[in-house]
Amino acid sequence: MTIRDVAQAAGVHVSTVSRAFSASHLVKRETRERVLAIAADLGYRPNETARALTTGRTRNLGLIVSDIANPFYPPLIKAAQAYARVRGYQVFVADTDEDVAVEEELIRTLARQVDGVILVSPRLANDVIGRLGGELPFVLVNRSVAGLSAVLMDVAHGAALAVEHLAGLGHEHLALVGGPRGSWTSAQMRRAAGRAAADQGVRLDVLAPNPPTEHGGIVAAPAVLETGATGVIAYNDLVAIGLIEGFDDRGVRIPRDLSVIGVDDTVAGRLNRPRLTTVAMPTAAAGRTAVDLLIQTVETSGGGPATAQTVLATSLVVRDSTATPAHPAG
Amino acid sequence: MTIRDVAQAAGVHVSTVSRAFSASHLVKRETRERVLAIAADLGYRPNETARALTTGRTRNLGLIVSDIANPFYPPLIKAAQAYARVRGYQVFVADTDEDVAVEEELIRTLARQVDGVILVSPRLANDVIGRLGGELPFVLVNRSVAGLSAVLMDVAHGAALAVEHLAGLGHEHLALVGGPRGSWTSAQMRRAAGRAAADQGVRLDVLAPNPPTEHGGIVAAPAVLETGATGVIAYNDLVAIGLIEGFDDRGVRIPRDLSVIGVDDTVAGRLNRPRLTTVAMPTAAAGRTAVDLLIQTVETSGGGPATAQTVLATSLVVRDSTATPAHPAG
DNA sequence: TTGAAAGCGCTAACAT
DNA sequence: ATGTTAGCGCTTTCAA
Repeated sequence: MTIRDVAQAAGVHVSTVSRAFSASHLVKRETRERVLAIAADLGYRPNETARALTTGRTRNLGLIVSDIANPFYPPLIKAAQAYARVRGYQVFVADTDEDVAVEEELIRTLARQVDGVILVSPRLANDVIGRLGGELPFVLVNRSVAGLSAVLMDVAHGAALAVEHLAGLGHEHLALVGGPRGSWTSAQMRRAAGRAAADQGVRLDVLAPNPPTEHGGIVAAPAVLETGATGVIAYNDLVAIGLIEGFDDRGVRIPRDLSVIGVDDTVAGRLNRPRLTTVAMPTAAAGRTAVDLLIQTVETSGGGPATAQTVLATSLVVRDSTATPAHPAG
Repeated sequence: MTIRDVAQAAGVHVSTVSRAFSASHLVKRETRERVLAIAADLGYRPNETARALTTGRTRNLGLIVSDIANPFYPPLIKAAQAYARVRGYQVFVADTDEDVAVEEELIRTLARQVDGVILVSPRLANDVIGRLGGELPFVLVNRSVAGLSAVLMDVAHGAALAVEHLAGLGHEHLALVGGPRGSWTSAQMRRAAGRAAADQGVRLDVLAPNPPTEHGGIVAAPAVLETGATGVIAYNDLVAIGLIEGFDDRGVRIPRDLSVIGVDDTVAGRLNRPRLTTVAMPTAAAGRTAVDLLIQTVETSGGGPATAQTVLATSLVVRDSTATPAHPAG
């Protein structure tokens, strides 16, 4: 079922059918309606692949994340994909498994088959991202690179809130369990938490890098204990949950002996016992916003690469993993 | 950077370049190596869109699930996508939001841009799936339709294990909280649980349909209580977690007052307190197997639609949400 | 407002 | 073993 069949059935030229679908104002109203009706009858749908070849636009988007199974991502993927569909785009989802080489290769592979790519929490170096960004429209999420559009979540503010919460509870010695090398979020947290700790007059020890996983948290637990901190801020909920497990193995109870704060506000943190105090990240909104920004970039080919940065607010969700320190540290 | 540039640079015809990439045995070894080297130098990559137009093969796969945010899916999506990439395929991921109309529309939209589609836990009627399956290669997961390839998880066995576990603990009155209308898994569970209950000589009440979500569980809790059952098997972990919340709101404690079993073995169930006893589903294996089956179907254009059904084993993971009944029911 | 024709980048007969 | 040529299904000038 091609455009030719429809043209023949409607008694018009293929170019008229083409216009009926893609430039409806260029064809007489009744012709268009007749063509469309016949097309619907025949079950004709324009072949997107052929369209892509002539127009250079695929109406496909790429969404590259580091780990689909990390509960931080599913809500973002879901929202991005749903919103893209509403806008007439399909999305390729790909997972780098936290591997920088895979990340770059994925981008190159996808490059030709998509109109643009959303990179969530990329681990690639700034210059590499910048260079690739010159070849293909990008929207970054959780990463800021000069000249590229980005959707940022205000994790700096979130980290500050976390420090203030802990300090307000009476904790005088905190530890920050950072994320993987190359993580912009981790760097932001570190800076903001450091500043907030200074403001509050509390001590802050930083432990990094760590894998952004539950296992990463379990492994980091002993080192955290060694610092003597009574309040801990983890890179994300998964790490926080891992830390709590690690502490538990050593007889350290949360929040009795230690307070722990996660980041992301995933289901995992909500289900965990004790329920996790965490910095809420607006992941679904980030997914939608990223798609919106990307489509805008792609469809505004005329105006040059209009880059935009959107910052989404974060907040602190206080639950059961934080409390007043039992043995005020010195 | 097109095939023509490479041809020119290498001093050969475009068809030779084409063959160097896609039918290497048809070109002299040294020519091929020279062409490939020059192509690499120039950063040339075959345009998949153009390829698709001539060959009719896109090297893209569609993966349609009902809810990306349901923790059952991410491991499956991750595995499917990773394995597809190894085999040289990219995957579109789409979410139906449990809406049958969206499901069908998604399939039609994707049809032209992919070589085949993996439908996970589809809610569409058998005849609709059968008809669509005639237009496009399908692999079903968690659903069996005559004439179509499928990857099944032996949830019937899992449900039987759950019933036996509960009966073995001394529960004499069970309830099964089923899933949504159209769910093959739910039907399988119902049948198998019914049979197992009869075998064990215990009573089984069935409550269905229910949304496959935490909220669905919360809402179903009172009805479960009314049955007087002391052991409950839920459609999935999410529903089980919701039930436990609902029970908790009514002062019913798990596993003291009631035993609850989930299905899927998601992180959610593992993190929940009490940690959930659950039927483990091999989701990652299912994702890989589905991709393997689909690619096999697609690449064996000659042999006709060789349909295959693979059944993956399930097992019972006993954790803390099940125990001996406190007040043996009559 | 519509038709004609060229061409997007590539593959696949068909020649040589 | 390599070159020639005709499309794949569509869009988009250019004419009429």
